[in-house]
Amino acid sequence: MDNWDEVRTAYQVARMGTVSGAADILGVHHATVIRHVDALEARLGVKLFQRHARGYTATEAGEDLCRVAQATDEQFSQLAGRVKGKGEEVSGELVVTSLNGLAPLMSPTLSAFQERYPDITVRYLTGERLFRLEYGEAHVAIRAGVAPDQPDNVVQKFVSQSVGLYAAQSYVDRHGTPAREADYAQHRFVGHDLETNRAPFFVWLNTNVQRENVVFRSTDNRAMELAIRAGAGIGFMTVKDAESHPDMVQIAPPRAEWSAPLWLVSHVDLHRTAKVQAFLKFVKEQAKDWDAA
Amino acid sequence: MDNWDEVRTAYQVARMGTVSGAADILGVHHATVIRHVDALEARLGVKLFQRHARGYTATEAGEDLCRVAQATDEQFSQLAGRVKGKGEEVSGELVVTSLNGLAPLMSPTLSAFQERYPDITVRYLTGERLFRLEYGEAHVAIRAGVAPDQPDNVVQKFVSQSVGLYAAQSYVDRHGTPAREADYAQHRFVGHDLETNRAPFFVWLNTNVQRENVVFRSTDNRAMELAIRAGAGIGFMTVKDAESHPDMVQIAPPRAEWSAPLWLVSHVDLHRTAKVQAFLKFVKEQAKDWDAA
DNA sequence: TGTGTTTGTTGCAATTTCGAACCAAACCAG
DNA sequence: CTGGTTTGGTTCGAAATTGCAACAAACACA
Repeated sequence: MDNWDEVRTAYQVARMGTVSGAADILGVHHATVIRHVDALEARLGVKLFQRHARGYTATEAGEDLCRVAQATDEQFSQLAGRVKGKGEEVSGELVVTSLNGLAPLMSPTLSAFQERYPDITVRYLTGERLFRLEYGEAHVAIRAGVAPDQPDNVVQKFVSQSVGLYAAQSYVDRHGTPAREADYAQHRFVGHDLETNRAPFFVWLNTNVQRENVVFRSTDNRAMELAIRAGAGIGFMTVKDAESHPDMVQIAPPRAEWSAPLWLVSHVDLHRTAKVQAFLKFVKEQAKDWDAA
Repeated sequence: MDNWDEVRTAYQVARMGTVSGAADILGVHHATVIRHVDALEARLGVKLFQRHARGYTATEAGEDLCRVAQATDEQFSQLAGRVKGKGEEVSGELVVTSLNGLAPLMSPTLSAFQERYPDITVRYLTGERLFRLEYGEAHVAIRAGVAPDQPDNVVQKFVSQSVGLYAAQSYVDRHGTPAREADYAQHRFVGHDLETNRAPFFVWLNTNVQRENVVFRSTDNRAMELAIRAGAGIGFMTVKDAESHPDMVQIAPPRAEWSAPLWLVSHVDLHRTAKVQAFLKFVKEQAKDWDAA
């Protein structure tokens, strides 16, 4: 059963009883209607209509088709209503992705967003691997570091978190605090395991601190944060994070060169939808009282 | 929601995940698939697919459409199966129409036909008004009299019932039997109320018997038969009818000029269908042991 | 009985749609 | 990292569909 349009045409003919009436509703010419019906009958090998001078009367087969097509028409109408609305209303799933490290930042925001739009189901996907917007894996991504420049992505500057050097009180008690940068050679640091990591503060660490002084290395931000708090060494934390732990001692105040800019990224196809727009607006509102650099 | 074909195209894209795959199944060029999807999205105002280098991924709206379209596809497939079969198998309704007078002849035949093809529902429409084949009111008509010559109708000679002049025993007891045609002037007759009736035996009656001798007139064949049997006068009956009533006395043997030829008429569109063919064959078989002239 | 309207049908021209070829990007395998 | 494969995207000429107009038949109404 190819060519669903011919079914639709035949349905209107059955409903109206005349070719002309069907043509009016369908917005096509009479001749087109006749040709559709003829083609459909030829393909099915069955007469669908009894032709007479006052119009077309459906045969049994035609009435059968009419019933099925009517159900289809209703289904499609409902579908159109649902789908059109879906573009305007803020409902369904909102899939947000980011790297692990941003979870403490995003979780409260996502929670508040869900509360603001109860019809939304929030899915927050995190992981070391980047969930890809271009495959439809997520609606919005929060990316850190250099400004992403993928063709189909809409990138907006979000916030730059102020990052400083901190150590736990227990570390300071044992090793003291470096007064100058030159003293860093006598201290222990917590850093990323991979030297290739391009986070600005890690780049700085690689160039300004001997690799052998980085005694605790991990690929996991959470593990690094816990290591710093446990006194394993001096490491980078956001000001906000550090302030929430009174045990932390600031070794060096935040610098612009350390700050990790965050980017809001959405796929161009979804960026204009009400759902994504609502989220972007909401999250930027929320971020106003976050650290800015 | 115009253009159901675009829905069908989008459905296959959602199912396959790629434009190329959908194009293969649909048997069209992949450019066509892209155009259909673009047009559908434009009309709905919603992105149905996330485009990326490895194919198309359905959005929420796209998945919704996919579900509806799948149901439609299944419905249409079933419909095609039903409708194609309907041309071959003998089932559904068989609508037969004739004038009132033929009811005693047809009823047993129709009953036997229904028994032979249990899937058939027989509808036997009788009445003074002619149910019209060209409007699809009936599949087969049994017509009497002159050979119908309508353009879209297939007409076959059926049987010619032998018609004779009969009277009830009670009438003969009181009035005797006319020896010659000249004696008809002294007898009472049963005939049709309308002189314009074109049945051959009534035409003969009008020319050969004085109108005032036709003392019982009716427009209903059944009423006339009952009148003859009640002794109201001499009248025409089929040989078969008369023989089934031992009370009847034959006044004149059947003549060719009295015989009422019957015609089997079917609409050209339905004549080739298995159902109509089965009925025509069956009814002609049954008629072999009827009166023939 | 005749005229006007409604209906379907057919031939021809215009528009739309479709398809082949080509391009670009991304993935995969060696 | 380089060539081959698969994917979507675009363009232009060709084919199919469509619309138009004229025609024919039948009905309705006067």
